[in-house]
Amino acid sequence: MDKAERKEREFNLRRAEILEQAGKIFAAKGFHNTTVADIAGSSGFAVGTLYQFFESKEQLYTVMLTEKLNMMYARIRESVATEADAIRKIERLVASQFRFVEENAEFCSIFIRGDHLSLSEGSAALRKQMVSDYAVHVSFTEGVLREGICAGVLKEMDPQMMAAALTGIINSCASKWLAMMGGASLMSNIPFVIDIFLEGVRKNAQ
Amino acid sequence: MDKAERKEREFNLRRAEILEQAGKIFAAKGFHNTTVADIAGSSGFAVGTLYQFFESKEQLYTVMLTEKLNMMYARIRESVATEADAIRKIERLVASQFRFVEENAEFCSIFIRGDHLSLSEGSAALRKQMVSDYAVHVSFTEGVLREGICAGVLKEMDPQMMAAALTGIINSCASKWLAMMGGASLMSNIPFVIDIFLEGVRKNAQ
Amino acid sequence: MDKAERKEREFNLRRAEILEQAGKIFAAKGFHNTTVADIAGSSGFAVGTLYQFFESKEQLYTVMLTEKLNMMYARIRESVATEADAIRKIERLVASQFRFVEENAEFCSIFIRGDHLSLSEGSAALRKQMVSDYAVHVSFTEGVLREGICAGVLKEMDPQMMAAALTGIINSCASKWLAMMGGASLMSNIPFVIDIFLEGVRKNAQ
Amino acid sequence: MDKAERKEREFNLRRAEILEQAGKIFAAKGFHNTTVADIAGSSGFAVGTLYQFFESKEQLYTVMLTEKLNMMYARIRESVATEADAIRKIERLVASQFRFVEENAEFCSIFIRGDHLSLSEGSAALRKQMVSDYAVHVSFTEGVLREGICAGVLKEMDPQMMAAALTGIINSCASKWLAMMGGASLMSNIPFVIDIFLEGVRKNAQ
DNA sequence: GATGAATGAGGCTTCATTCAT
DNA sequence: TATGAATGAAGCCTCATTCAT
Repeated sequence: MDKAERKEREFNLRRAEILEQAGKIFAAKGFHNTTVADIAGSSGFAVGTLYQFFESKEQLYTVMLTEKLNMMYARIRESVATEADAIRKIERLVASQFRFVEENAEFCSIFIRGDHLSLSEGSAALRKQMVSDYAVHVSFTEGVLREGICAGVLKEMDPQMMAAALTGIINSCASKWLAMMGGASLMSNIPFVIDIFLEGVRKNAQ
Repeated sequence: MDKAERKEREFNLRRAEILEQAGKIFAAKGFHNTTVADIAGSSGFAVGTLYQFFESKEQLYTVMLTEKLNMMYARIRESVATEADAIRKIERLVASQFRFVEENAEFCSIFIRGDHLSLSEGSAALRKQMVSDYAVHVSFTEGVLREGICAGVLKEMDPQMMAAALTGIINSCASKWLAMMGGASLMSNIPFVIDIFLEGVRKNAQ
Repeated sequence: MDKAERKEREFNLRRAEILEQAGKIFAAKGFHNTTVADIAGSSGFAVGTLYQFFESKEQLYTVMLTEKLNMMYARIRESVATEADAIRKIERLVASQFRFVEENAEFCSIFIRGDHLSLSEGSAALRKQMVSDYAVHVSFTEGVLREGICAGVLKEMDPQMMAAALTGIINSCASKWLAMMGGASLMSNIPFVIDIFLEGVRKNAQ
Repeated sequence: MDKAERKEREFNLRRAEILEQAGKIFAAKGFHNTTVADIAGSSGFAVGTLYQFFESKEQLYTVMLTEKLNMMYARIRESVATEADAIRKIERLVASQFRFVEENAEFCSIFIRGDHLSLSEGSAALRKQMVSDYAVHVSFTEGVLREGICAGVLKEMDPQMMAAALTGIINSCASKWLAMMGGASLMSNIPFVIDIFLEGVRKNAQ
């Protein structure tokens, strides 16, 4: 019988709903200013019910963060993978990140607020996982840039440094957009980001 | 008599000592995981005494943040002001920011942990002040870049965007350095930052 | 049809299984540190199912206690009844109690831990039952001793006091054995208990 | 100045008051059915205040138990020490224990209820201390009996067994008295206890 | 002015019990 | 009838803030 299957689907739906609401509230108020009762209330469950899905407030927070981030990482990798040209890969990198930010503005504002990582010592394992996931993503970005160097279209610079610069520009634009939260689409900044990153801002002497 | 004067000097010394210690502890443990007793203990005062210098834990936190940041902003402006050449001004901007990070690594790690701004609604005024101070600093950066444009050495791009990119690169490098906290001096990255920002990473066709 | 009969037998088997497991867990962890889920888990039933056999956790606990104790009381009475001699009756009293302790060590350790009776006010009736059962048992012991007095083999003391002393010696030995849980059989202490109770510890002057 | 001294005296007074009240409530309702708020309320302090005197509810409980018990042990030892005759030492042992029970009836009923030892695993150290204190007391009792044997007034039996019997008789009488809580003084039972313990209950054949 | 003990609201978590399936 | 997910009351403990000394 597929009763178990339905059960599991139900379970995942509820879990997702909790994560969804938790994401919104954590983003709005920060980890410490959000109470478990807040999340229970807005996700339509009783407090005790949350503890059938997550071990603790911290675990709920970290799972929410980790799952969303991994979704973003996956999308970026996927988007970049379907492109062969090195320069276009960089464009895809920027574009997919910007798209994620636009589609998950609420969630992303957590990183502006930045209470990620101010967790207690208790959840060291969870934190390590996040740091490690991030490291993998950075490596991926470096890899893309390294390809560009090998292909002869990028300068022979330290790819770690290039990755840091690219990441910085992307994050800075995203933060700016999130802070203002109005006006033009973030995607419209892509050409600008690519242009600065590739060509710099100095006016070429004639 | 200058008794009042001595009093005030004493007062300011104590206050500074508290801010100093508070900065260290907040940086190490985050805002919410730091107790007022922690700060009292390590600054050598009684808990009650702190409340004669600061209205609340939040105010103490925000004042500490604001004063340090304004010190940084001031240094940057000062350093940039003594230079006439537009390109060199940008260098000074980067250099003075990097120097501040190196000299205040502990404090700056607050921004990686990022609990700045996860304050309660109560201290809206204090928060506004910080946001406003930051806006002034961004304007200043834009101003420097605008000068470069006017002087004809920078491309005629939106200075807001250029400022965002420059800020992003600087912050990203600083974060990377703070996260690793070892190896080469952050200052040694200046040429790289300037190079990427001005010239980009694309290899010039021969 | 005897369907109803089978039903009832089934019902009693399940009930007994639950009581059996509950006894083990309560003995091991105490009343308050044992959860209904613990008992459900180890008896192979769902939590909800337990509530078809017992009204509440407290009732389950008390029923378990009462049934076991009544079994013990019954065995003691039975064993004593088949003996005519007053002194031998006392021996049987001690022996059957010791045998029960040896055969139900886990259960009996509840009384060392002693959470019996730390029940809430809610179950006053259940508690009264236990106290009353115990009173009956004490009366029985007194009766045995009274017989000894009437038969002229025991001193003419208050049988209540004598019963208290005998009970105290028995319990103390049993507790000691349960606490150490190793070495010699508890039964091997019978002659000693009888000897002290009957003859005392003072050395007879020559 | 003796300000610190006064402070400490005050501290100890408050601490004692809390222990006093806690003893009453724990005795009346048991460990698990007593809330920290109960104790705070009846001792006239705020909940938080209790935590300046004791680390946790469990520690408060164990300290209360340990201090009272050690007081009892000390009194018994003291009372016995001032007597030379072996038989009289035993009398003193019984008498001082009975006196303590009479004077601390409320407290002692904890041991009838018996939630001592049903503490969580957390306070293993505290529990060990209690068990160890009890072992010392048992050794002391054995020692007294051993002296009697050496002096030739007690039979040459295993002193451990004799101690168990004596302890059992004492506890049983005390429990009986506590359970009824009325009527004659517990002390009036001393001659009886001594008589049974020394001479037994068998009627001497003429 | 300085102190630090007292306060008590509020947070996280547990678990006996219910009830829809 | 059996199930076990959902419930939410209640408990322990923390800590920013106050105030009597």
